[in-house]
Amino acid sequence: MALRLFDSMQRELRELRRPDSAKPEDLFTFYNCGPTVYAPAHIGNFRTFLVNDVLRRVLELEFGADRIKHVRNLTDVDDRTIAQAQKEGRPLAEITRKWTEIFHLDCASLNCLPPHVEPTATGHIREQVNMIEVLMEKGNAYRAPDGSVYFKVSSFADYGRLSRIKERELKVTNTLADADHKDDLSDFALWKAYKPTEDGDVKWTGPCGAEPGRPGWHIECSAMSKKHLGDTIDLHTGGVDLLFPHHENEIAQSQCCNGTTFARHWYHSEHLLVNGTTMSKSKGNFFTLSDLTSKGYSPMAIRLALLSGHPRKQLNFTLDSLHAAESALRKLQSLADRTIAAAGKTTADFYNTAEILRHRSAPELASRGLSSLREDLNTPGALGELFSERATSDSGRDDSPIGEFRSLARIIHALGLNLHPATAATAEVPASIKQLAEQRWAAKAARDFKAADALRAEISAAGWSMLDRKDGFTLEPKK
RNA sequence: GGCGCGGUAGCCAAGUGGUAAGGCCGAGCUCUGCAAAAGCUCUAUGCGACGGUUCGAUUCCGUCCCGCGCCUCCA
Repeated sequence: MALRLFDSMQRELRELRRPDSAKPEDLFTFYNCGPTVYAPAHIGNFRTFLVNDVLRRVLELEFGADRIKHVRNLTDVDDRTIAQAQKEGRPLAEITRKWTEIFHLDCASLNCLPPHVEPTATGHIREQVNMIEVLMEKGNAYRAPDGSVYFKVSSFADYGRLSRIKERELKVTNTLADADHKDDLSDFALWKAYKPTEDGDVKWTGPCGAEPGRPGWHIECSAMSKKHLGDTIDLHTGGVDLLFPHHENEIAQSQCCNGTTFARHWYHSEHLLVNGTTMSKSKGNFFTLSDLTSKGYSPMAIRLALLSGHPRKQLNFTLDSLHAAESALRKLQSLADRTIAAAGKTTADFYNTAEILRHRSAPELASRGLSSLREDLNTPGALGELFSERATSDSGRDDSPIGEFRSLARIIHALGLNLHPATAATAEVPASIKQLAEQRWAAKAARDFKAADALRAEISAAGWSMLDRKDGFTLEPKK
């Protein structure tokens, strides 16, 4: 069965290109627009990164981990990063480094695989300048009076094909744009000339014939994908908001510069809403990961909640959905524990990625929701099949304990759920509570239930829950 | 105004031209001194409204109502 994904350009499900198995150097190239590092990413941003993480995992299962090259950039110079640095009175690099580190920590706690390459805009100034120079030479770009460089939209006949926006519509609606230096309202900046009052000390030598300054936002992705993945990439992804203008502009720049198709396949994931409206920094209606973890929600529940809607449909985020995810997660963990025990395996075996990938085409694995993932990344469909333990139409499924084990390990891996997070972070049980618990356990063993209940009430009053098992007890901070 | 997406049980959410997956919540049961946890079972004659096509429509077509997104800050 093929791996199909909706293509925003052609507006239909299309099979993803399979690398040529005869040529080990032939890789599936995948570029995902990353975050702008000037503030914490919110969980709406993470929805997109999570969807891309599942996509990456499914691609690895489909084509082999060594056949994928995944690039996700960091935008570390643009209006917002510069504005933040100016506001704090600190160097740009200091601001972007700080938020990059936090982004990485958030990604790790959400169990996202790091991309193979994570290029930065400031690390690729030369490449961007080179592209701009080529575009100027070819007549697709021009120097404005202030020394900035703009892309001439009218020079690219295909402009607007991805977003279905026609040039004349742009001109009608775009009345607020800074037309001061442009030849045409729909033209966009490739290079922005330095402005001492706004830009602090952020400037680089510009393209030949332009003033010093900094690259525009769109050219960075064109330059970085060209450098790390070549002139034509297999798949380019991002949030729907990037369709226009960002991706439209990338296409214009790259195709005019390189003379070839920029991306074979475009994929856009939908927005996360909160209270029925888009979560965004400008609206101030967003949750960050730490907003939620500080309320006691686990990163895995957040991951599950964000994957519980179809990636190409808007998803309304609520705290209720996190409660539901926490409960569902416990159910999955219990299912995993039973499956692991039945197969005589360990949790380490369950998360053994090398082993999972080694068995990636084994027949018993062609079930349990993976087929939903293969069909346009239907994460809620996959979750449904996973819970119902219902084999899909694939025949030859192996229902033995070991087959079940591999099947479950594989879909859990594809969804990137870690059902057994390290417990090192759990709170230490105070000695006094421990002592009360021991006393209660002894009272219970002596069948003095009155004393046992009194002791549990005491433990409870101190903020702890005592849960009995056959062979002992567990103490947990009360929720 | 232009372009696009969606409306499925109390909440969330898949899916299909042939009679509604799953999760949460709730209820019952099993287990347990009692709890908790866990397991099992139950929970939409119904898929925004009205028309049309069809043997048959939640699924296709049309009209309408409601919600959301994009149209140079945005994942």
